Amino acid sequence: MTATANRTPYRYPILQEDFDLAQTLDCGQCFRWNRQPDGSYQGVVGRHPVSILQQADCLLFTGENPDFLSRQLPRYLALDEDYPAIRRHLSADPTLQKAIAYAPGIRVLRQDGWEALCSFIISQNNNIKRIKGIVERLCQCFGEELGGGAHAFPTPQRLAQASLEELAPLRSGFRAKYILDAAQKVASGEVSLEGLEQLPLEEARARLMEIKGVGVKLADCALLYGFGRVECCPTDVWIRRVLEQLYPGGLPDCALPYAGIAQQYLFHYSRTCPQAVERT
DNA sequence: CGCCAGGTATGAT
DNA sequence: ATCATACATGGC
Repeated sequence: MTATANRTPYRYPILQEDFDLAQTLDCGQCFRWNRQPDGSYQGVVGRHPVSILQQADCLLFTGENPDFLSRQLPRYLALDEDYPAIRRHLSADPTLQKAIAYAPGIRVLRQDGWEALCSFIISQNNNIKRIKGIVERLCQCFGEELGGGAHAFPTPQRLAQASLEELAPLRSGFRAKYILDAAQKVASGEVSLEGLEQLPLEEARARLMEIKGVGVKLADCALLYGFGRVECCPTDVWIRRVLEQLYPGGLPDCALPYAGIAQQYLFHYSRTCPQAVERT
């Protein structure tokens, strides 16, 4: 029995026909969704345990709060963005066109800023499988109980009260001290996450990098996934390879306003189809 | 068992 | 500035 069992789903018609839930939730941008045997995805968005199932022409949202399902969840999934237009824009570049054609259903989610920051702190020098395990234990140990065994992502205030020893069960290794530093600085207001959406990119990035263990890449991940900065392009080893081999002069101009979205298509393409990105 | 993982801090050239 | 190395833990 789970928190999302035995409820009438909210039916959300898919207007952008190429939207793909699995591509979106399994392309390495989020760490709290679990695919069920029936193909649905269970996760927690904010304080809401939800289940999502994609059908031919609609998404079925299941959860306790109908208002959240109908108003907030579509926004989380970026279903209010005109992706067909963005993709047409990016497809002016032939390589991007190929990467997009490979998984056109990807959307860059609008995640919570603190959750994105904290999750990507955990991601450094780590693999996705283990990142998900650590995030899961983090929520179990410190997140608000939401019923049915689900937990919210822990608040910075809660984590700021924890000690390094209390984080030991997470087995997050050397990242534990970074998690604590982030929680303490955010909770105290020393690093404010308010208004990060509007700040010039360099300033927003510099603010996040005041946290120990947060460099350019992690700051950019937080900005893209947690603060809606789609022009921001996190550059990890995979994207660095793509840039070196395919875009030595940087991304083409058509990609710049949506560099972060272009990055997500290229990331997924280069990881799941590496030979396509190798030098010929 | 050894190599590697959506990097960063640190100390050495 | 640029470069090498350590870092915790476990997936494969």
